[in-house]
Amino acid sequence: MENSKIARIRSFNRAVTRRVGALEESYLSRGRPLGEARLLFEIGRQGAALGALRQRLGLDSGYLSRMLRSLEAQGLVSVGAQDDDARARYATLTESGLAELAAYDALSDDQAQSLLKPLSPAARDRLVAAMAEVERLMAAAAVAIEEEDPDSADARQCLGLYVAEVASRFTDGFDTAKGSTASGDEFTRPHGAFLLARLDGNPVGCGAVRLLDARTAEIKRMWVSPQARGMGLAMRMLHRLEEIARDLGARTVCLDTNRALTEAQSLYERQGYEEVARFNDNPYADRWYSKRL
Amino acid sequence: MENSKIARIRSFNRAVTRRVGALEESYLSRGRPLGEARLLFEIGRQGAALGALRQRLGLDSGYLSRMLRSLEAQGLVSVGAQDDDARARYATLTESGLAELAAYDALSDDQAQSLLKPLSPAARDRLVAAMAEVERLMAAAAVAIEEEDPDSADARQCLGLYVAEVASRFTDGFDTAKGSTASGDEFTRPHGAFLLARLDGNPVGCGAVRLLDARTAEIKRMWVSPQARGMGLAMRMLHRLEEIARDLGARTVCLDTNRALTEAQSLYERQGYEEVARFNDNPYADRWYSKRL
DNA sequence: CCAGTTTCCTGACTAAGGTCAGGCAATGGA
DNA sequence: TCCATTGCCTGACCTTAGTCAGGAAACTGG
Repeated sequence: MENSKIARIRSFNRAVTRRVGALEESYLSRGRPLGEARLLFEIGRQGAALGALRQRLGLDSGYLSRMLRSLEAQGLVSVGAQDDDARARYATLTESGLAELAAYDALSDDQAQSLLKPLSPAARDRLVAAMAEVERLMAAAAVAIEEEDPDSADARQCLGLYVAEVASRFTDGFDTAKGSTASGDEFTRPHGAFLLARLDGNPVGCGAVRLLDARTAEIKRMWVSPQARGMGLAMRMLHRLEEIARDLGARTVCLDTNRALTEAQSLYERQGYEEVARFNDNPYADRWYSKRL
Repeated sequence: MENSKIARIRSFNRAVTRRVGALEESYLSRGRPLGEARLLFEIGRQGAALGALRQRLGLDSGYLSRMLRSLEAQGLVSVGAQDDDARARYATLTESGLAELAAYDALSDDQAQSLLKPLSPAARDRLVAAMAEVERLMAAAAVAIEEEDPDSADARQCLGLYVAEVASRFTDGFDTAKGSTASGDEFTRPHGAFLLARLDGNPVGCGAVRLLDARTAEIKRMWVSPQARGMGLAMRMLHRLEEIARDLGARTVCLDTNRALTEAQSLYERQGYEEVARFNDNPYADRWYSKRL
């Protein structure tokens, strides 16, 4: 990790912090504390439950309550009961609250415009592209991969998306019964493990490994959500799974894949996997790979 | 200005704001309010005059004074009189202040490291490159070009740097006497104008225009500081000078240049200038350009 | 229907950030 | 020499942000 890179990042942070400071000033230029402005923003056009607001903004319940009273007094939001639970409450913007939100939106747009205006068209394109790249890579760095119970709600959600995608991409379709999705405890220690990747708490990918015998592990269920692709996440996942395989005592990892999943194949080949003969009877597999650890 | 670009910028701002929030938390993890930490940082290893601190951090004089007292009480800074003006005071870090600053530095480094660590080497390079691009282009957008008295201190500074650079690049050297640096009021209205480009208050470039006759203007003294090159600043400057020339009544602008200044020539040609015959006796010029407005 | 939990509200309190007016000492120009 | 200005300090005051404890109402499982 060269020092020049770290210096670059710190310099970027400083430069951007100053800009962000300007952005916060623009929020304050409407004469409302930042906290209230953020709350208004978070309630949004469709409203929000107080519990959700508390969680998203990380607010104390008392503090949130008081800010909502203040916004109510200004006539910007109205807080009513929720249908399903009379304890829970739901905040929505009033007519003037929506107008205020629109005003904040316009301010943000102006700010963005003023950043583009002095630049030449070519420079504008470059700025926007570089911002997209920074955002994307910072998101990639923020993805956390952790072991997880394969029966947890998030794990099931990921596996469901995985199956749906596989089904849509296989030319012959995909039948969950045949595709051996039954799990039991094969993907939990000591037989195997299940990894879940999260970005800001939301699952964005998964992968599993299990022992076929004491010295051989099999990698399965590798999936990355479409929004998180192109960030090198699959590679990180693969490395973590190999690490676990080694930890479980395996000397060799193997896996199967389908010719429709081209990115997967090129990943495996880049990571040193070599094609081998069929080693299982998975009806949906048509390529088999193996790698010594 | 497409909406997609504005949306991109706003999304970038949001994403980065969250990161910056994390950064501020790391500042607070040393149990000192953010304001004091920033002040410590701004005083830096070489110390700083209180007036400069007030300006850089945008602080009220009373507030700054109190924070300095607090840092003094913690034994981190010492504030002494300045040599040249006994009213003004100068803050420096004590031994333990320097240690504290080093601790903050280490924290920032760790933060930057943790951003790079999850990424592949290729992704790290891309992130750092994209950050540099964003920083550079945001700086370019923050450059303000304004008309200025060519005798002001900042203008003189820029002209001095311009002359120094020209002298170092011309194969035969450059003699200010022969190079017609005498100005009088030729670069002030209504005979002409002088533009100064500033980035965060610091001059980073200049350019001048004057009328040769009622219908012809000449552009002179175009210079961009080396740190601000490659941002399209010269082009903006040129456009502004042409605008002023039009405003002064000119139908044609002309200029001379030296073959050593290759970037300048390609800029002029890109902007529609055509090479013409020698129209003055500037001993340092060997190319002459002209453009109809 | 009762006990325990959840959801929100209220009051009391604290720290941090920030502003304003006045004052003192040093400075500099008339 | 005098007076306006500059640079800093101090006291008084205010808002914003945030925490904590307790309480009322609604809900849930037994």
